[in-house]
Amino acid sequence: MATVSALGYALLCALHRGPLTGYDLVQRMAKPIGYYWTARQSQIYPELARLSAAGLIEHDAEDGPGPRQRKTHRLTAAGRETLAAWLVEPPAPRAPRDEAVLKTYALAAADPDRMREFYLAEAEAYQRRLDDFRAQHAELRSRNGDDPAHPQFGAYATLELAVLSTPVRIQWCRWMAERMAELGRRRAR
Amino acid sequence: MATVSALGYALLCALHRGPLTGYDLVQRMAKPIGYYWTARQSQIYPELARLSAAGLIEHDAEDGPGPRQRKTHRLTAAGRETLAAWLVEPPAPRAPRDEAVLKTYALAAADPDRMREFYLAEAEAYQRRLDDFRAQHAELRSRNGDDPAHPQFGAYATLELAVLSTPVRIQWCRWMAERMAELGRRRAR
DNA sequence: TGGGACTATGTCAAAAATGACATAGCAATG
DNA sequence: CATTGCTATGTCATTTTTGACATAGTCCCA
Repeated sequence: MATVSALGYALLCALHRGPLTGYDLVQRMAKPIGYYWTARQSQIYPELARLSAAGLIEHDAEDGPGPRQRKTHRLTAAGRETLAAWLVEPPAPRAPRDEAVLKTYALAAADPDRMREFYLAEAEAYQRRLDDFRAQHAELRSRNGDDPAHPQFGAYATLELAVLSTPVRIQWCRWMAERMAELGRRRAR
Repeated sequence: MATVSALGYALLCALHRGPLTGYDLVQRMAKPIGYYWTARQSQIYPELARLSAAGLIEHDAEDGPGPRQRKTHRLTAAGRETLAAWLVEPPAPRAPRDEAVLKTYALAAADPDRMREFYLAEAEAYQRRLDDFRAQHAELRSRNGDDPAHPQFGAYATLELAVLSTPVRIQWCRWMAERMAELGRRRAR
């Protein structure tokens, strides 16, 4: 049994609803799946070759725009089984690398007024993302994506989490901005 | 100006409140800072050497337990300045790699009953982490860490976010488990 | 008709991260 | 008195990820 990397599983996940080209996968790793798992094309193409060698995906080819052939990849029966087995396994606890929180830990080393601006900018950035999430969430719901039996329910559920958790983050950023303002006023006296 | 990696800044952050040995940093990257930034010792020791070469940290040495000297690292004035300048800069948007959410995207490829167990296990794991967060949060508050002027306020603020956002995650996991149960019942009919 | 964006596939070097190995004193536990 | 765990520092090979380069057809807009 060939061992599959996390990236490999991410590609199998992306392919679970139907065939896609490498280019399609690059797009998905940027936008919908990219919210919780990303990869560059320089990772994706070699990984597709590995999955293919392991017999988990297959493709057919036709003439494409560039000098190479356009390949449409799909899961094999083995790929679908491997994916299904992995899905139900408890995830290995991963490191959540959050730069804004890291900066918060050391915030005493920076100027409170500058940090206040930092948190306000963060809040705005998350607000824009939230608007995006809400739009997609509503769009999917209008097409019955909120039905657990609907093939898009998985995508809907990831947006549900985004729509629930992003406001908490915004709230925290605003709270931080308030604390920094308070500290600035106290320092000024 | 030597460019500093994200890991380098993480170490500068960890050192902002006072000198630490490499071993101390390894511990911090596992427990308090590790909740939002992690690194293994095999990364930390070489990075300390780089920061030292760049003049951002310095150390004094005494005889230690093993065959090598024990070194206590602290920020230099240049290190403190570099850190302060970095803190107020808006973070480069990072990929949040969340395996459980990735699995959710492809959940249609798995058995609903097994997925229900998956989300219940996730909820429990997050509940345990929340208990831990709440204990540390309360502990810091009891020592005035909730005062923005207190040197520990940065650490307190990171826990504040954890205490706010983890319940949302647990709620979502339970909601997912419910959806999976519903789907299982429907499939059974 | 020229320039830019989009489709599409890949390679390469470099940097970052992981997991395992290596060394050694000191303290506690059984 | 042997084993285990903790302090403490480092190396090494391998894997993963990043960022840049390379190629080429089509479509759209000015």
